[in-house]
Amino acid sequence: MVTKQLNASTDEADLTRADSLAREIFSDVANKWAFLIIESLGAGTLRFSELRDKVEGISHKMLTQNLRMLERNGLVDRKVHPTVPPRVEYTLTEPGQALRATVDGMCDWTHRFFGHIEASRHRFDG
Amino acid sequence: MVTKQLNASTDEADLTRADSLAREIFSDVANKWAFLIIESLGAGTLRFSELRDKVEGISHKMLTQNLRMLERNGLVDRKVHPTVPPRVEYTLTEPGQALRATVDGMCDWTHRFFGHIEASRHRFDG
DNA sequence: CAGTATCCAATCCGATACTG
DNA sequence: CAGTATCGGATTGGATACTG
Repeated sequence: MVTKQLNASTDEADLTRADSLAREIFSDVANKWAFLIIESLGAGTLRFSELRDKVEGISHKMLTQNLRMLERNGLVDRKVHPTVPPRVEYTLTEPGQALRATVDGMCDWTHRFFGHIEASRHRFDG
Repeated sequence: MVTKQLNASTDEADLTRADSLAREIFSDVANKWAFLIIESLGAGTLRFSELRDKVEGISHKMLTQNLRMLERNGLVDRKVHPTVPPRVEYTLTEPGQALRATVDGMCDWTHRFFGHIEASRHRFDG
């Protein structure tokens, strides 16, 4: 389980609660859109529309939905400028930046084993 | 995009193809069940039923589905022992092991920022 | 034991329309 | 511009039954 090393509490019930919460966080964040958004925000602050352009293929709806989720979990900071038309900027927080390292790692992994994976798919499919 | 550093080819069409393939791999693998399976296989080889017990909450169907996907992408090796009843063992390949480092990173991240995230959620929900 | 196939509910997600 | 709400089709995923 994700929290097997989280042993601050010795209370059984608390451990279970913490466990399910950790699992929830994990399930929230471990999805492709969240990862691609985090990757895009890595370079710095972006507006909603800039993000939509940068994360190719994402729909308006998925972008808002995932941004809310990331904001709720404290990975991105949402700053609204009270201008007209409104300007909303998204920035990675410290936890968000920390997770970016992981996401970067996965991108590197994709490049590194690209050929290997492609070959494996051919073998499997044929 | 995920493959922005993948520049072995100078051909535009190939780059596009590689890009979409990289995105496909990324989308395949960046999901919670795949991550939890990889994490579970980190300690070593496991049978199908052992995996189902270890990855709590996963259904029979999701486990087979994700194992096939991981096998296709060359992250896990599937070894069938022709006994009766059958014995099937799953092991991480080199690319699988490499990705495990990334997944481990995410687990560490969850523990490290657990309190931060919990607090952020409270702030957001209230 | 491991795996496939099927059914059906839950959810995901895109398109569209509407608001401040 | 950024966001919410809604609808309906597509996909996901669990439960169950069946096979070698």
